[in-house]
Amino acid sequence: MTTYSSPKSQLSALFQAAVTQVAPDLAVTVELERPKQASHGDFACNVAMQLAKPLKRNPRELAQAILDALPASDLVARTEIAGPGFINVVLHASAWQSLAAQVLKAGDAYGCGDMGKGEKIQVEFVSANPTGPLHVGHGRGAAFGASLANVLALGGYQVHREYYVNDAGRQMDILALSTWLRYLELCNEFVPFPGNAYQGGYVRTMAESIFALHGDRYKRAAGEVLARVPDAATDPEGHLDGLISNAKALLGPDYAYVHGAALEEQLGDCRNDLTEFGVTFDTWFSEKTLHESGLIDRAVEALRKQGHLYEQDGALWFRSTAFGDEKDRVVRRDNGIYTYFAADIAYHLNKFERGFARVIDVWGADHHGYIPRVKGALTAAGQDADRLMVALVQFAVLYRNGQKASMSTRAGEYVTLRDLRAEVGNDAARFFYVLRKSDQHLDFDLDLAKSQSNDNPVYYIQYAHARISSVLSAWDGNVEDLLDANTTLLSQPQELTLLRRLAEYPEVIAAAGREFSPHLLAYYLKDLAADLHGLYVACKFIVDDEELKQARLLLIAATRQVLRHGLAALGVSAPEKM
RNA sequence: GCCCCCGUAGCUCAGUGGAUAGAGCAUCCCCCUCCUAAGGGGAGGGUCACACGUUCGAUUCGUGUCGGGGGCGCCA
Repeated sequence: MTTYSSPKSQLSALFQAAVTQVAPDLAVTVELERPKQASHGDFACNVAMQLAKPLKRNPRELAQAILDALPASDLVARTEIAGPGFINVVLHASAWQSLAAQVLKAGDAYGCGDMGKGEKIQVEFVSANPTGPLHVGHGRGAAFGASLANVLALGGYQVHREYYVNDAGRQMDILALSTWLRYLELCNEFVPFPGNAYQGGYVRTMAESIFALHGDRYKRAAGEVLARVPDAATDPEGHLDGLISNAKALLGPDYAYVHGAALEEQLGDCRNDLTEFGVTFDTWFSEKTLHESGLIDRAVEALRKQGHLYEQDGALWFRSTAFGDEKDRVVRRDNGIYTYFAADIAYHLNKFERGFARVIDVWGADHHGYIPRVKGALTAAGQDADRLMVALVQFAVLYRNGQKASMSTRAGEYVTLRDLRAEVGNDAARFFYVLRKSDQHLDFDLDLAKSQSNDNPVYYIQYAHARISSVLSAWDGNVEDLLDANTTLLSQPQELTLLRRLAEYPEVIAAAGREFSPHLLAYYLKDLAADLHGLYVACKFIVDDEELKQARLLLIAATRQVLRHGLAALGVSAPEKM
């Protein structure tokens, strides 16, 4: 990778040296900020004001002392002390001008950093129950998780993307039962379909394909299915559980077939959906394997040995209150079945055992209360729970005709991710999802997304890319030949603005990863596109002056590189033409 | 009751321990003989919910109040 030292980091080093000289006994890290006002220079430093108190000196006087100690450099054009003690710095234009060729030379390495130092890090996201199509809420987790994983990878982490498949447990049993009951209808055996079973049309579709493949092989009498089952009206959950246990008893080994067929179908659908959405995973981790491999037994046994478990009311409890949780949690129910929590303890221990220095879970915000117990269990098992970081993603609430739309999977009345993608397109959906901070509620107005799809900000950015491509193809030359262009000719305000913006890109990538905030990248790309459009209107690129032409083409070629790179990190395409 | 998120322009939302708080949309006024007008320039629009505290400095940090949204299972 091309080593590249930005104007900011170079200047920062100069200031650090000066401060060390002025205040050798104080460990101060110099912070440089980009002033909001252009008249305050390229960078402003507030270190004099920070040092004023501990050194008991006047901040403006201190600022002068720092400036006197600043090593000589051809980077700095001029400095000034302003206001209460700011040091404002203007760099020579050459500091920015040389950037264009550097970006192009570095190519896809430009923007990458070494913040992660090659550390192995896992991002687990989506992990939706495979009990039906992904809906728009899952879409947000997918877009966020994928973009986060991308910016972390660019930031120098070795990123592993994982989907946790909840293929064990009651929800899957309910799906298998729902499918079977629809199948029985095809066999003319009618069991009243429970209101709390999965209502979606996809369940009928699965039943039909089983019927098409196997005829009435799995047919059982409705009366047997309903035998000794609690009344649906007075005990709906008990009714459902009764049906499930009857299904298991009546089908015997065939139950596993129905269960497995439903799982395969839904998981495959989910995988295709995500792949089309540009979201892929290194591992699809099966919850069932945790049960079958004895990992859960082992995890529970480890906790028991350490004295963190106790029995009460026939169930086995984890004393999570000892680790800051508000109440203790059951790991094994009185019916002998492990809870989801028990599986999750084993799963997280397994993640740690796989050698990830850090593990990021992307969860829906409704799981926030779940964090203390998982971290508590990890601590109890002797692990460093701080290696687990949870990124909570608030709900994407769907609005249709100004009304909040229900997103209940069981009720089957929700908009799927697939529908959304078909309506607004993958690019707009990916971009729209990460245009909000993840911990902020996202109101997804379907009608607006549909009616205004052409006004979506994603097109504004893509248009900038297409415009550049259009110019470069009109020029019909080789971009590599531009690397030696005389960039000192880039002196228009719009050109310098664009160059400064390009310089920010590596910082934006780093911040987006560090703060789990891919939206910073989305906003940056909007700004970058705006700068490009501003330049486009102000300057002509293919001009008679050969030197100027080369310099300008170099600048926009570098801009295109960053646009393309940033859009790719967000999973958005960069079209050559629009 | 406890926990989480939010309160910034008419609307949707960024942003920041610093100097005169931004963008898009909407409204109004301008700019294509020219590499894509899906663009650009300009105008109007603000008690950064409120109070107190920390700080040289608070819209930003802390506490509290008010208001909006969401979550709190031997479900997963």
